[in-house]
Amino acid sequence: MTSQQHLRTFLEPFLSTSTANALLTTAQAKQLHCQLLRRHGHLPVPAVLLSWKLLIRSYTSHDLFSVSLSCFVQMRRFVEHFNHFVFPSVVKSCAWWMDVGLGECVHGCVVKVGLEGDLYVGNALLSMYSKFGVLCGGGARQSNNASVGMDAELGLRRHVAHVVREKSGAISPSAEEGGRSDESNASLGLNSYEVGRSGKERKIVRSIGTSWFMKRERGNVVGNSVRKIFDVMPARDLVSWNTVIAGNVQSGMYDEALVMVRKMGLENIRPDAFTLSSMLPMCAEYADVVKAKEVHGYAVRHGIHDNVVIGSSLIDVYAKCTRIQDFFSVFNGLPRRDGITWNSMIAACVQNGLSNEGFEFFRCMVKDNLKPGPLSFSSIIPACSHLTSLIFGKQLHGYIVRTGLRDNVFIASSLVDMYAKCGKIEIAKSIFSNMKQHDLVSWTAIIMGCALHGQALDALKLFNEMEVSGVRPSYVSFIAILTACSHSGLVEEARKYYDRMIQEFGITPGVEHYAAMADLLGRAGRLEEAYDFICKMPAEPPGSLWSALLNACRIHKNVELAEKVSDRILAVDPENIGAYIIMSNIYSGARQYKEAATMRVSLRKRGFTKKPACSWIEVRNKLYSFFSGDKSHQSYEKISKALKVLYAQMEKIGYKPDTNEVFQDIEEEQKKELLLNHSERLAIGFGIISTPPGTTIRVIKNIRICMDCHTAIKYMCSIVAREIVIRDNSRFHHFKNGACSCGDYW
DNA sequence: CTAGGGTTAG
Repeated sequence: MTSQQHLRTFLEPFLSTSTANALLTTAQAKQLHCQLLRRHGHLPVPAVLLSWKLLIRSYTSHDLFSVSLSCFVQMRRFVEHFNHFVFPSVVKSCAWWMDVGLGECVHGCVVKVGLEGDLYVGNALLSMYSKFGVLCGGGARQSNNASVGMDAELGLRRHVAHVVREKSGAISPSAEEGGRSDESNASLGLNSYEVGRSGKERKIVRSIGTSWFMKRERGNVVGNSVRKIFDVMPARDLVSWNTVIAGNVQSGMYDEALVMVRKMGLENIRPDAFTLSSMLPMCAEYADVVKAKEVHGYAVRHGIHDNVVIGSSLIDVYAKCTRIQDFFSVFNGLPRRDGITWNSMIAACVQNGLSNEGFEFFRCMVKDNLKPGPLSFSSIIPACSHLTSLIFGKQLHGYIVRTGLRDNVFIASSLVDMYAKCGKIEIAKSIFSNMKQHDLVSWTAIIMGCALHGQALDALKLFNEMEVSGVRPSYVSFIAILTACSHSGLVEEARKYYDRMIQEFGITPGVEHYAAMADLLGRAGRLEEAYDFICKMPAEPPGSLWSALLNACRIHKNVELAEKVSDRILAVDPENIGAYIIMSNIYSGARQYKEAATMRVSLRKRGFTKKPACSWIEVRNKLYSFFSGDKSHQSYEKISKALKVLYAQMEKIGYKPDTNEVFQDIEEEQKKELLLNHSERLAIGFGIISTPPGTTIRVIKNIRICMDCHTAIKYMCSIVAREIVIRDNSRFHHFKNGACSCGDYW
């Protein structure tokens, strides 16, 4: 038999078609692997070479990177000279393990065999060192000494541990073959694994390192390696360019990436789908619509706009640029969708406030027989927070626990936020404390949760713990802690944090920080101070900032300052409806009914009408909404009757309606009537008559609850012996035993 | 041998 025939006979069972680019299934590979080891000495060299190559490539393409690597090691025990086609796969496996030491060994081997000029091998090495660059700190490019200087032996041991884990998980060759697992392990040569025999290859890399690309000072190891390999490559193709560009993007070196794209054009190499899909995330990060449109246009002109990867990236960029129309049309134009496309779409909707659409896409994804992954969950849960839909949130939480995803930091953080926003601060806290690792976002989420629930002391404690644990507070963390102080009137604490933010952390305060401070000072009655504080803002303060102060003027009945403030609001934002309404209310509160009327008239002239306040409540998984004074509600009669009985009892124990906050020039009796029909009372009334005793009643109100309602609810809950949780647009109020968690701090 | 998506924001 000739060696060609021999080769055919041996490989026949494993290959259905041509041998050139074929890949084996995992099972086939395992079989071939065992036979190869058994009959190695009896096979002709070409058959052996082809088999090893086939095995290594197949293992790699099935993500069995460790098996692929140990295969390489085994091969080197038997074969002196080998085909260069094995290297790309081997290098890819090293990259996947982020094993720098191992990668260097293999690189040394490449050099020793004299294959460093090969295009494919070179591209694979480029890609590998790019990935290591991300490991070494990306843009900062700090050296990760543990990995860079890692001993080959250490890499080896770590590797073997990985192999064992990989084997016990995804694949089980012994089970598929019905063989014994011991033998299978032995046949895979796991116990005799060694790459850099006597460290020889490593030395080669080291010695060429100084002159070639291995400058390891200042941690520039990887950036330089990639650069150098690229520069000295005898031949470069589109893949080489794409790899380097992607590497730059992933390390946050956007300018370098753009320069490369331009250079590439100068060398007459046309960007393709891979190039574009590396460029789009840059546009996304800078929310640069102009550049995104440019790339999109290029894709259309070159007929690659319906590529799934480009499609997903385009959806993402347009989402980050709040171009809702654009990302919908990209999505609708895609001929094919994969898991990532759906995730991008879910995230795109949720990030742009389209929570219901987000849910719709989530459901479509499941209907499309795609399993939602960790990214799907961390994208959709914020939609529950936004809709305050505890029921959806709980369902998702259950699913997450069942799929074993609860330890994902992204998901856990979004769950913490969701439970806090849905009024379940205790659950939020317990999820938080059960997290194995806390990062900046999860700390911030729980601090914000405490802030929303008026638990300022817990917020302060957590902020301190965060600092102790070495997490550096960010812009957002300070918004959270200032909000916490603001909701509990901790003026001095807030000032302390505000100053620390600027001096210690070098964070420039933004509108949100000013707003929190202004709100705090205003509520504490230090109106002039708040006014001065806002005036100190370097840029022209936006209307929203003044609105907080205007609201404080209303609470503290300071007409004079209110006029000053509203003038400033209308100067920057003449369309600010809220300002007219609050002003009108402030005037009527001061019995200046003429001025109040003027305000309302100018509102009407502009064609604005006041939207009635709305509250909603979830009962038995259904959402009910109530408008103030809406007598047409299906249950209005029943609710009204129940509330009347309740009010009678409340008055007996001391409730007196306080009509001060009814800002209309009408009779006292009418004022009382209006108060009694506030939307949250209707909602609570509905909650009382439609849920069993002992149930907590949760109501969301879209505007701030007034003082009289606050007082009334305290009486209510003490009579019906229920817990009542209300969220108005800034915070949660927990009513229990006739008291409120906010301590009546306004 | 090269590519895309996620959490916190009074």
